[in-house]
Amino acid sequence: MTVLQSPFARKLGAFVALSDEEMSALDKLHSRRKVFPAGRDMVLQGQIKQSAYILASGWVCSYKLLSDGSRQIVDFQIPGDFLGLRSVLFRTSDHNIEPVTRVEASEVLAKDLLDTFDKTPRLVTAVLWAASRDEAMVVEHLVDIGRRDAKERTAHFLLELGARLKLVGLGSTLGYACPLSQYLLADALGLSAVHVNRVLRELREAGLVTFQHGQVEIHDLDALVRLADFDKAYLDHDGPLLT
Amino acid sequence: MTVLQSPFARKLGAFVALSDEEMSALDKLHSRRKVFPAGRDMVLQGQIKQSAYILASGWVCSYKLLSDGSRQIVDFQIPGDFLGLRSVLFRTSDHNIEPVTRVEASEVLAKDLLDTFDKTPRLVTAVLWAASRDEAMVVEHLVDIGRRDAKERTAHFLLELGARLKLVGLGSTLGYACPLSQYLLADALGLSAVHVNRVLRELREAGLVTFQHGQVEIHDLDALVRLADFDKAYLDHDGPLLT
DNA sequence: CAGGAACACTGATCTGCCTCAGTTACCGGC
DNA sequence: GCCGGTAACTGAGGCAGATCAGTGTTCCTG
Repeated sequence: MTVLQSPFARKLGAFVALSDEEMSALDKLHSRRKVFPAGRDMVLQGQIKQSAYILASGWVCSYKLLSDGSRQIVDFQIPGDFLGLRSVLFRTSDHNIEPVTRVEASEVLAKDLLDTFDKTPRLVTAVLWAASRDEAMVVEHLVDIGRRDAKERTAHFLLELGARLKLVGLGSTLGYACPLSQYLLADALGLSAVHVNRVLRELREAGLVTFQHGQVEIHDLDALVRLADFDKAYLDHDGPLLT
Repeated sequence: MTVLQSPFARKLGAFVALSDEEMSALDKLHSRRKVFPAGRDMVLQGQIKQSAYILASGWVCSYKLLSDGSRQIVDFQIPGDFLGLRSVLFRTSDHNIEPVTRVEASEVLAKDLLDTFDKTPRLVTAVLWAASRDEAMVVEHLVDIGRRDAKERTAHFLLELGARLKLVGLGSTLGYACPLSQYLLADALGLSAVHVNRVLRELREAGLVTFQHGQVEIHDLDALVRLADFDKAYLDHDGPLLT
């Protein structure tokens, strides 16, 4: 019997060659399909007993709120991404999750996840790999914010998003649809919305990228990669490590 | 037979209750003890077929180098920490690892690690948990650099280090030994060394912390926690999740 | 014991980005 | 067809933190 693979299963399968049994265990996690409207948080910082989710469609962002009211967006998740793993592993969530658009996602109860880990241990290794890839992205954002100026940072961010979307078939080297406002971009890049606006204008006037009307168009990929010092190695890999 | 637990085993055991068998599998990973002098990198960005290491004594830092020569330190590792997991999982390392002091560590070959994962699958869950905790720290650094000013950021950093060291018995709420130079601090905090110096002076003059002669002394913990908006929840947890 | 390498520390100047305070454009609702 | 909300966009002014160019101290080494 051939199973129609979810994007999530495809992603994990790229790292750990999965048996039919493991595949179907993965599919069972998809039984609780839910829909979330844009804007209303799915998970809140400090909440306990949270579920995890596998994103089927739409975009979400995970962010942290500071006591002074400002927020830092840690990352955006796109279809095929797993979110809220830490909320389950630590029993309480250390971040908020907000849908950027309308979102369809499969809820994965903590118990179901841990049971699945127990019964199909190779899946844990696969999830460990996925989590490490996520960590690599967070590290790259850290470098962005710590050592790249606003222009490089923005360029790097747009390139990373493009590369990720391309991997799940939602974009090409020419561009992609992007539902993020300049405010969201600002919160992710550690900049003010005003400055994001100016930087986007500069990038546009330099003929590198345009980001208008929910569409990112890459006009000079090479120059952009050079500006951002972008190396997509951390998103890719060379086929299954575990066979 | 009672096994003398390594700090690493103790850390994992706090999350997943480990059997004797799992414990001894963990101990086997400690067979290749190595010593590294301060300053010479243990792992280089882009290197393939790297080993992982379990830190027994000394401090190391993991950092990324940019093409313009500047660097961003992602995190420091202290005794009991596992390092280089991503280098193994992705076959090639995306960061450098430099010993800050003389370091004793157990080398864990990629093959041995994956074999151990295969034979004692519950250890994978434990490692997944440890990796998630590391990710939570990186996320906190991201927030530091993105949304906290230099003073808050420095305070937060010193508090986090203190909390981590306390967990492995290397410090108290009063202070701890810290072998980091102001240059290293600067590279970690996304600041210039000059500014780190000024910030440390301000914190000292405000009677909050002193960091002199390799010693951090916390004089007003409450005020420091308030300044930094520090919440140690992401470092802690409430006992084994898996029994 | 001179010479050099680290590291801590300082003052002066410059700048990237923030904040404030707007204007303009678009879209959906009544 | 106006009104309120949301997002893009702009100019002026201010400041946190960078950069530059040092000084002083300790410690190591030849």
